[in-house]
Amino acid sequence: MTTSKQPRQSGSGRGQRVTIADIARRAGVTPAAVSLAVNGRSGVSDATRERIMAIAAELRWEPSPAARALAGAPVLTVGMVLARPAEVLGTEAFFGAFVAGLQEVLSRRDYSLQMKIVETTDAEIETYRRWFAQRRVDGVVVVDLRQDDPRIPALEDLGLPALVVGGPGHHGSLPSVYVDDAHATRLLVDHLAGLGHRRLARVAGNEDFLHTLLRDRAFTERCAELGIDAITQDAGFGTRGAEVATAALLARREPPTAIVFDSDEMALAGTHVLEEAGSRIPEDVAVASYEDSALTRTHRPPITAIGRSAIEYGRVAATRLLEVIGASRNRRGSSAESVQESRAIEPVLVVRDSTRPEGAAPAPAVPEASDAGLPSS
Amino acid sequence: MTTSKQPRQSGSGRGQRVTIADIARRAGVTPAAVSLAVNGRSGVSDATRERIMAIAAELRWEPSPAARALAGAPVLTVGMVLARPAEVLGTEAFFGAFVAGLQEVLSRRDYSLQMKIVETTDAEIETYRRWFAQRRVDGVVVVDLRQDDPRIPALEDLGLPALVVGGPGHHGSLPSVYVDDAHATRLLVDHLAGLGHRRLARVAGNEDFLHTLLRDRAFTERCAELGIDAITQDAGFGTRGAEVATAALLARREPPTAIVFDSDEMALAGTHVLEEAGSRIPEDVAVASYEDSALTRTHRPPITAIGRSAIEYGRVAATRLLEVIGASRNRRGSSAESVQESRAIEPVLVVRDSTRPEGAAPAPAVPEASDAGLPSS
DNA sequence: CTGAAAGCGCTTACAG
DNA sequence: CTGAAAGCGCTTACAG
Repeated sequence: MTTSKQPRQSGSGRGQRVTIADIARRAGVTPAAVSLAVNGRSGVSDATRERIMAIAAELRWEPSPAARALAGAPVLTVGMVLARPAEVLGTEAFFGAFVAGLQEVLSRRDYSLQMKIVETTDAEIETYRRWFAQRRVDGVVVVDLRQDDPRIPALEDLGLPALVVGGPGHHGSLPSVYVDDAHATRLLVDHLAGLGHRRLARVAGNEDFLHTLLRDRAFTERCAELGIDAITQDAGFGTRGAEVATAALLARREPPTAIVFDSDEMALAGTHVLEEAGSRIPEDVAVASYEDSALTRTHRPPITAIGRSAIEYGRVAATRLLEVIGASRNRRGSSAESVQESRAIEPVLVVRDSTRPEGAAPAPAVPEASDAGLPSS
Repeated sequence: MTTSKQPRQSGSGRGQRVTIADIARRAGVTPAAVSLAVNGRSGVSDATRERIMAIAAELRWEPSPAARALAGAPVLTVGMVLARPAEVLGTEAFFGAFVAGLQEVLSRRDYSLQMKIVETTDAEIETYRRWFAQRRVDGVVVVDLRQDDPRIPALEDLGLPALVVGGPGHHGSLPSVYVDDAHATRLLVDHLAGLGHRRLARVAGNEDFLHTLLRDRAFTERCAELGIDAITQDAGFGTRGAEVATAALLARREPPTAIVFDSDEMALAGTHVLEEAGSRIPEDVAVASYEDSALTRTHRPPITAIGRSAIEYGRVAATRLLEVIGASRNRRGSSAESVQESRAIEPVLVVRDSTRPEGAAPAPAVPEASDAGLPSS
């Protein structure tokens, strides 16, 4: 339907809006009956329910979220606060895609996402406190999990339904979804070791983040198990750090023959440094990334990466949070167990030319499809 | 302050929340007086106002957005709906940064941003209709402006405050902010012509968008004025189209010596095709982009681009929308003129090595700073 | 299965 | 400058 053909709203907004009282009058019932009917609750006969619904549709009634919220119903909004410089949203491909995945699931359930960018973790916690006090959101999704994260006890205290993105561990009694970083690390190390590499380096992102620590640990452990050299080079935030770190690796007496970067952007930045130094990829040095995106796919050579689809990650997180919110509303002591349970997303390795010896056949294991559904156990 | 040290909320949310009635009781006034005081309106003496504010703070009172909205106050939320595949959010660096800019200004004014992703333009319009009917938002920002855009009359009909991102023109009576694409085009063409190029090509994005049309027109016109060849190659959405388009350009009897891409991602994709074909940049073919980002900066060679900072764009849009919302609340016939006025953002050209002849000195005109404030006339 | 009532927390005229 | 009241549009017990 073309909206320009729709009948104009009478009064153009100002003035009388349609309420359940109007519907009730027309249907010859009380407003309470209308409420029961439109919310699909028992208490009205099927016949009256249908009549009420028809009238509601005819009158183009829209429920008032404010009135519903004031009367105690859920506000149908979930929140997410980012304690990061605003630039990151634009820079890190992960966030955009993650948000898109969240939105997709939330929209379908008539929920909306409210976002806020703040400067510090204290400000983030204060935002949760206010959102909760104002009943602005039904729940929140928490990202950028850290060790001993102060947000966890704060949220536990508040009792605001929350889903933690990150783990395993360090999320207290809150439910979480996470990609198994130790597993991802093993996939990468094993792949490179299988190609004959004996000196691996990892260019590591922000060391405050839990996943950085988990990767550090797994990287060192796995390399030790396989009896190969492991170099971890800290790069901090952003592409600049990755460039410096890569240069530092090249300057070593014995440079690594393969480098794994913590993000797609870091991998690109590092690759450029390698190329400028005359290193060929993958002949002189193999390159892989913990983060997949359009960038790794489009690059020449295409870069081998862990395919945790950020969109799918967002979808899983949203689904999980809605479960948590639902459970917290129906808590008749029916157990919080199932709610607190965490969910792991299995990482898969997408092998591309940046680690593929010239002329080798494409690895058949994983199709190149950009958004193949990841298994969510 | 560390939040874990904060006193726990009594009752942990369930049960009694602090209301203006509580404050009124403690202060020995009526709830109405409290309302006036906390909202900074006249009607209470300074002494009582101060006393009330102190008590509110002490009781950690938080206003109820639902109650306020129900009583007719603004809901302090603006909406943005994207009728695009969810992937775009993650793929296009522009959107993430634009949203970050929006957030920054909105947060400061205690507004929040509500986003929704839909499939079609009709669904987008339907969303506006519902948001308006439900009083869910105080206003909306409209992106991806097209020619004869059906959203414009729909929003005009509704009377929902809206800010259009795009133009000039084609936004009806709604206010808009836009980057002057004709101007940007002239900057690019003049720069390349000044370097001696006589055969320019433009790899054009989605032709549905108004800015694509404006660029098409300006590109052809300017090249004609300068007496040089202009080739416009349509590429549609995404990187794949840019690759095909670039290959097509290379296959011409007389390939262009310079190519301008409609986005940073397209420029990268095209560049890779050029390099694979053995073209050196900028020696064999110069490359430039209408869109700047971390990608163009990090690439080797760094890519010349139009520096419309997406973050700044978002900031300007948010500021403008809040003005519009404010004006629509105070409309005492005080004129909608100042409200409808559009605002142009001046494009600047950031020259980098992708168009710079080997050995040439860096162009001094524009500093490389990533987020230098753009002049907003 | 239905009806009448109270209440959610605020704002806004309207009298004093 | 202050007080008492009505009303925003719902939902939720609580009687019939």
